[in-house]
Amino acid sequence: MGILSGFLGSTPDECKVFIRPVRDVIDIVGGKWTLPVLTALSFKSHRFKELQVQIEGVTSRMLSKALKDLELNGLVEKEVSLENTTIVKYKLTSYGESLDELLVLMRTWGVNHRERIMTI
Amino acid sequence: MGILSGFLGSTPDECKVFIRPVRDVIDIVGGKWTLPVLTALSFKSHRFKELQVQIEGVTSRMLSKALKDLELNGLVEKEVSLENTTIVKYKLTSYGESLDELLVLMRTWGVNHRERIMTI
DNA sequence: CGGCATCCCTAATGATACTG
DNA sequence: CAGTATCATTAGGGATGCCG
Repeated sequence: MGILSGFLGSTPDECKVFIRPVRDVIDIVGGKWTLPVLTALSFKSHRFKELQVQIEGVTSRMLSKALKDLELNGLVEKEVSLENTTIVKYKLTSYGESLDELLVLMRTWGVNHRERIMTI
Repeated sequence: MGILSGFLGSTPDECKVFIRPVRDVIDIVGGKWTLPVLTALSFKSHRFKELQVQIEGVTSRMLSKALKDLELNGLVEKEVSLENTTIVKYKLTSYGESLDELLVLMRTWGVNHRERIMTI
């Protein structure tokens, strides 16, 4: 048994199977603009332009890509106004909210790690 | 308050502060070979060559880099034999084991996500 | 054996301009 | 406003060879 007892199975071969879904998560939330978008949307729904203003440094190209990826993964949904189709709103889905627990744990570990690294 | 209630603070400005440690985690475990190395070492300590054999496709350059990064972050430690300095062993530190809970949660979310994506 | 140095390639990101 | 298209740049990673 591996030392990462929860993570590891009983054989090295199984490791690959365990790694894959973890990679998936990294691929989903690891993009440069993914977390800024998610946190902005968790605060409240936003229009494209609003997001671009709020997320410092993002270009329309990258914002568009990030939103599209998040939408494909079901974490964010797009809502086009029926009266005025130039008004588009992005919102976090309830599924997107399910990332919360994970992000909190990542953050906790990260905060602790920063302290640790600084003091060494 | 944001919808990611645990993750978000009360203002958008605070988001950046919350994001940074999460990014740290992604930067640490998000490298292409990081997880393979960690899981291999969680199984048991390994010599450089052993790791290279066990981790399919990794070059000595990339393995070296991954190990160095993990060592810098205190997750892995290197042990050079006193009698024979050509014998080097890498092992997971107890701090490295602290990643377990996080990796398990990531994996759980990732497994669920795969199922979800496939069935849609 | 345990790496490092060098060169090369691709994917990711950025800058800028443009459009329905 | 909400993007797309095109071009330029950069970072991550791979191939190969060499060294103590």
